[in-house]
Amino acid sequence: MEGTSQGGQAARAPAMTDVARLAGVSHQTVSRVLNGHPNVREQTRLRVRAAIEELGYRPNRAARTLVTGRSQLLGVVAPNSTLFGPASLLAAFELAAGAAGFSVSVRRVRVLDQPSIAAAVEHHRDQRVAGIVVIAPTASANEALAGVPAEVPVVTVDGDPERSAALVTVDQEAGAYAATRHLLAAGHRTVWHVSGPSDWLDAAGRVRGWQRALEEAGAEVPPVTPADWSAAAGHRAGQMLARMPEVTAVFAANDHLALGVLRALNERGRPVPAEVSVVGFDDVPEAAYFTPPLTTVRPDFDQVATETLNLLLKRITGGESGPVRRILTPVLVERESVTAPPR
Amino acid sequence: MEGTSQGGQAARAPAMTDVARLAGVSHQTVSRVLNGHPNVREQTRLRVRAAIEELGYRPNRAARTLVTGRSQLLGVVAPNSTLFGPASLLAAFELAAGAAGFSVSVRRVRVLDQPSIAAAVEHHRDQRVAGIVVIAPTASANEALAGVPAEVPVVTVDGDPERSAALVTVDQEAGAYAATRHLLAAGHRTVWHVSGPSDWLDAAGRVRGWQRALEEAGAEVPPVTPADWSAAAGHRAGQMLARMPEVTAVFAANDHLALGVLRALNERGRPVPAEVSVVGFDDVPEAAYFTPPLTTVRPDFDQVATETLNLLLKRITGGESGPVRRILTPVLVERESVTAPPR
DNA sequence: GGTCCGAAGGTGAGCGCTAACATAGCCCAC
DNA sequence: GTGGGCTATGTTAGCGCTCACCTTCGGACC
Repeated sequence: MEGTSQGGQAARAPAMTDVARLAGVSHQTVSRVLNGHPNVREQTRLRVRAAIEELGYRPNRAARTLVTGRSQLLGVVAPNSTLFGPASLLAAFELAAGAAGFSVSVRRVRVLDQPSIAAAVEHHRDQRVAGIVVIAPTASANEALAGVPAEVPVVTVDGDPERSAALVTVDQEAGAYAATRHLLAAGHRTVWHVSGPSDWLDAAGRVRGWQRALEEAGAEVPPVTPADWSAAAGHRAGQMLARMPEVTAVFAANDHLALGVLRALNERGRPVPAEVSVVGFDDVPEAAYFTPPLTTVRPDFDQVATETLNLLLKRITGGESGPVRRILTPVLVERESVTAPPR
Repeated sequence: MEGTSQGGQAARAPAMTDVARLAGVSHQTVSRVLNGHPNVREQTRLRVRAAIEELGYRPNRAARTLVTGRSQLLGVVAPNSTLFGPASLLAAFELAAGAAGFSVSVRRVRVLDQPSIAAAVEHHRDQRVAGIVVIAPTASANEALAGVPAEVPVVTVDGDPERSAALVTVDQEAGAYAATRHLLAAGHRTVWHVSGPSDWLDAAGRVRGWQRALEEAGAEVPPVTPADWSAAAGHRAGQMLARMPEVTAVFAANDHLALGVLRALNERGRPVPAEVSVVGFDDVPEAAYFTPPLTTVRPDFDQVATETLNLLLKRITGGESGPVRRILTPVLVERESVTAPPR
């Protein structure tokens, strides 16, 4: 055992110069190979690749970020919830971004108010993220976006079409309209609505669609039953509605609310759909196994995620910056919770 | 308008030297203030702070990462699912990490096999993350962890207690044991089990707990009904069980399976709990509104998240590296889906 | 009054990479 | 055969920070 240098050192990870030395080229050529530049001879490229392999070299992203001012990181600002919509959206986005070679840094905000969102966005900017996605389902969250400099690529999901420069969202109004029409078409004179939290844009859109459908049909517009997104709130709302004999059709702003409504109706001996028809929104995977299986409205969250990523990448690279919006229409999924009203 | 320098430039973001110049100190002193070093006069500190404020200076994390070799980023490897457990865990972890001043980079893996997990871990290492959390609910996912060098702080969640160096998990076996005991205590002669996917450690643990409870009670151990985690699979399993008159008690490996079972029993005219009692696992927020409200087992995902963060931070800073494990015991939540068997 | 010490702050190098420019070699046209 | 324009590669200068080391200065102590 000779006392060579390989002994005690903490074996610093190999850097570009190490690869260069082994391959007998300059570090710049290594950089060119790594970044797929043209003007590198095939033979050289192979030599560099081999050296990279041999040393187990991995480029240091921090160094690259420092010099370019841009990281391969995408920032996401998301509400601290496990609601099905945001959760599936996030998972799909993370998967798609990963496939596109980006990492996703998620910042959760406890409340969706202006300062919290702004702070989360600033945090991402500190990290030199390449772009930011803001899941901004409330009006106040959208206000926070006004303060972001235009050179930062931002895409809003579930945001305010009136405000955001780039936006991907589900057409809540169309979904609610379809749900309400469906109930009306089954013969109900009107449809009651259990809504989501009033400061959520999604909830507001669903109220609008419901109301428009009723008005167009010349049906009475009953008062909205306010709730949050939980089954518990749906249950409370359902207990009210179950007491009123004239209620024969309910459109709940999401499936969990609908579940609570279903439960309350069941408890009060009002069978669904025989006496009361119910429609939800979201099509959570369990909706088909509710009692009865729930007719609901399905947004395509995967598509929202991929559209969001595409839009963001376009802004990052192309610098396209017009007020683009992608609004995806959800589809009605018919199951067994809707039928004609009792005669 | 004098032709001064403030005109056309793209206004490079202020760096440490800019702050230093304005405050009349060296860049090093600015660094000391930023990092809370001692040996800075209060007056100087204030001057620097003011300069930072005035310029709107924000430190460049990439530069810091480059020189220190460590970022303020935590990497998470998570399965591509919207299952309630992982989703709540992730949300809680992101929130807690954010509060501790860390960003969280999430890498989703489509399948939980060895190469996928290994690739995701490597990806995080490329980013020089300070630590990594691996949500590794399958045996093969755990194998991938063997290849990770010991100097990288890694904490496993839902991993294999036999393998992982640092681990936080829920005591699946204890939860399943409690659920099964509860059914037995209600008077059932035995309990049938609808299990999760067999390669999931969680599922295996629940099978063990169920089996142990039966064996200890001297009850017959019926064959496991295999399923995945979905309500659809629960429904299929339930259709089998509903046909067998001797089935009076079912323990489902999670609440969504239980929902499917409930639905199947209902369809076959076997009322729950009058004829068949059912217990779930997870306590999803909707479980209280199933028909009937579901008795289930509740793990504390928030606590799993905070324990995971604490453990990870301890490894990052302290370098503590023994095979620490935190195993949290879930609690049984009694509702209305369990009663004595029909006589 | 000299010595030592610690507090407060400065200086210079370098982390690993990319961008911009410089250079060498080659082929082709005239 | 010489200039021009390629292509392939090297050289140099930072990006914005932290680390290791150095300097200065004001006392405490004998």
